[in-house]
Amino acid sequence: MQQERRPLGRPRQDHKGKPTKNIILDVATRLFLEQGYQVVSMDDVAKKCGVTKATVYYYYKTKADLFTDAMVQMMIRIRKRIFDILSADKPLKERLLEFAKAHLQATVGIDIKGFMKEAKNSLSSEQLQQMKETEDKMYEVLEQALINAMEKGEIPKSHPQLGAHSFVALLTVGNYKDADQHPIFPSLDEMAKQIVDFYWNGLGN
Amino acid sequence: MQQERRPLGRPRQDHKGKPTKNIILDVATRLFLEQGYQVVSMDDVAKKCGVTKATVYYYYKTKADLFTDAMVQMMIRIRKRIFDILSADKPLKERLLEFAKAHLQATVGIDIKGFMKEAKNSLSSEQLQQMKETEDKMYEVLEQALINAMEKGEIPKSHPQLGAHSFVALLTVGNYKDADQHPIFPSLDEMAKQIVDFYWNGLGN
Amino acid sequence: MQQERRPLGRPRQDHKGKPTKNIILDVATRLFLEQGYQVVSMDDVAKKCGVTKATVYYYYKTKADLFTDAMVQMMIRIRKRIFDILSADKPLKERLLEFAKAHLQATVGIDIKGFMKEAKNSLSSEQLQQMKETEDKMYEVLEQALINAMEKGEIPKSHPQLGAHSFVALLTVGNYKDADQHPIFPSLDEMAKQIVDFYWNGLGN
Amino acid sequence: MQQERRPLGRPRQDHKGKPTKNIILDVATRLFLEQGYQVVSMDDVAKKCGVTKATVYYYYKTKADLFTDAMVQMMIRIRKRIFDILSADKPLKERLLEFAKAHLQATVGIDIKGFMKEAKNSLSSEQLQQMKETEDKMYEVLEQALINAMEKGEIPKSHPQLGAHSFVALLTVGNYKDADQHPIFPSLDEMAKQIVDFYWNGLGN
DNA sequence: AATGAATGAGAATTCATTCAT
DNA sequence: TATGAATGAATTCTCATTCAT
Repeated sequence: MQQERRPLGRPRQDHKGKPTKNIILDVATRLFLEQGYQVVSMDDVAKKCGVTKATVYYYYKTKADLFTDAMVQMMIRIRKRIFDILSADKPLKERLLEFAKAHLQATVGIDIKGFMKEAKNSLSSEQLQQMKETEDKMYEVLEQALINAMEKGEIPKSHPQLGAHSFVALLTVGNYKDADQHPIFPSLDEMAKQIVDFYWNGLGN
Repeated sequence: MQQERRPLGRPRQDHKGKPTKNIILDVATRLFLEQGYQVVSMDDVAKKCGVTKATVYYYYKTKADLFTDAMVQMMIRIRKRIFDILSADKPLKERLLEFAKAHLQATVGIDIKGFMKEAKNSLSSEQLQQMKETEDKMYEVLEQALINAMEKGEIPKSHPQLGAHSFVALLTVGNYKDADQHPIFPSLDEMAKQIVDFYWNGLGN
Repeated sequence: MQQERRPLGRPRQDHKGKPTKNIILDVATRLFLEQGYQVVSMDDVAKKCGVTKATVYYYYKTKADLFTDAMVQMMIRIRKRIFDILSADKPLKERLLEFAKAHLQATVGIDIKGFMKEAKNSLSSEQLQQMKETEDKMYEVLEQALINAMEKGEIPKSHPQLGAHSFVALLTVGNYKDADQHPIFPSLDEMAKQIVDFYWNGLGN
Repeated sequence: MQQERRPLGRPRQDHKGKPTKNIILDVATRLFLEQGYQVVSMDDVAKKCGVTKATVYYYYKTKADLFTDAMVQMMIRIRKRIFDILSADKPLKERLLEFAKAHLQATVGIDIKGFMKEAKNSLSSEQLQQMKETEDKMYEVLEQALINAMEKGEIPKSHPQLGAHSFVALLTVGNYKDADQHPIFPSLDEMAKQIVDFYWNGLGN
């Protein structure tokens, strides 16, 4: 009697029947974020997905396409997350604090600039444009929240775009570690609080 | 009277008799900053220097060595520049404004983080450590200026490391351009002024 | 009636439909034996196979891998050949003579020692170990034949490992050519006979 | 008052005022024997000598020249040593035993064959010829000793060239180590005795 | 939908060799 | 006598990409 063949060893991550294209995109996103555009090879992506390179190419015509899609989708997700946090019915400062905490937790900074510089020569101008636009939309969510707060008189009127970018820039400080791997503040919560306080002053409150 | 001998044809990029090693380091620094570690090949560096790859290897055993040296020397130069600006006998806010203007002009952000991530896998831990330490020393100059200002009562006492990193982080905002290539403020001076104002508030003044 | 499609131009070296991997292994074996590990480049192998370097790397991750596989497979083949010759139902001396003739004909000495020394620094210890083990197994076949002969009283009892290695060592004499390219004996058969006679005496017969 | 400048650190190996050319030859010989022709670079030689590559080239026009000279000088030295041992006024078997012991001790086998194969493509035919001739002369010393012994009736008359080469070939067995690094006989003396006994039988005694 | 095989274009690195000083 | 600087040619290895199946 024929036994069911059972594959030996640890079965490769199942990904729960997610469509292959999604698996590839997710894996690629993670790898690109962790290691950068140039360092990650299509083969790396393929292997981590348990498929072959050719399969990756079946879904994405070029590495640049895969990268662009990965970054854009990621920014869209982040934008949603920001939007949700900032939509809550709470004082702005509290919402900003939550935003800060959420982002300091994410391993990934929203350091699009860096990624763009690295990939600049490899991406088509359409792709760069597309990424830029998605990035802008991300900032717009924060800008809008600031505008609303200004209108409600919650904060003094000032340049909302500057405000949005400043906030995100300040968040990067939270990821800093010195040569001995010590961050500026020992706990994430403390870090978030300090940054938001600083920012809040900066806004002129 | 014997004229100065002048070589015929396009003079081999003269670099004014600078020693080859320096030329290589300078060219490499520029290329790495513009394009990133992975993208720049040793051949690129060599060609821009008007020498062969082998010559580059004569002076630098590996690409990682060249990169590390380039980054370290650059950070040392920046540190000197910062030090000079901050040593002037003027109110802190004015010195910060000058600092801001100087750095917004430089093509180069002090975006070491990005470079380190990209090169992480290629550099030895000693090299990473060396870069980290040089980076730290850069920030220390700014920290010290803040500490002095706090002691003189020029600004409220607060966390100087946070202050230093925040300032540099805010400067990156000045390089932002949106999808249509518009910066946040049209002129560099305006940008610098706004950032410093924001920062000054953030410090609690 | 439609003819079999026949490709135009010089047919790509056909090698009788042998799988590419085998072609590469065979060609590599020959080249390594003829010229040594260091001298043979992956490009040499590729060209002789009518494929590109990248194809060679598709099948063998490194040159050391290719070399190890080539040597191991070769030793396995030799071992089989020795085994077949020594398994015949004839007096030992006759079998040894056949063995000797067979091996003097082969361009290849079983000079693993030399190969290992040359490649020592390039191979991983696992690879060296693997080669060593395969070499040992080769000698074991000869050893076993000697042991059997001792048990049957065909030759005096003595140290079989010494006997095995001595025989192979003596065979190398057959490849010697002096400065004028003269071998020690003009004919291969004579050479084999003399070596085996010498050896036979050495065994104490 | 000006102090004598004294170099810092460990003074580079002094080589006792031996002329530079000799130092280079000695170092080169050792390196080539240990690692093979291809693997040893002119820079390796230079560094081990404490001079620059250019200095090595000052004394030896090419690597092939250096190699040839190194090998030839070495073979001449070995030949002298063999000659001395074999000239003693003792029974041949004792002299052979001494020879065997001496050569099993030397790290270096007289494995000229291997070296020649490796360097074949790099040496000029004159160089190959020169090495071949020196090698032949080495064997002639042993041959002559066998001829003398035959004439004195110490051993049966047989083919002295075969005898000479067989002896040297058998000596290589002494360097064999199996996969577990065990030699065939634990002690060098035992090994030498067994080989000479075997050989002595082989000669027909 | 997925893949195995193949490749062209580079990339980093090495090295024998030359030459002006 | 010795060297520092420079190079051309090779070498190992990588990778995005293609294509027939």
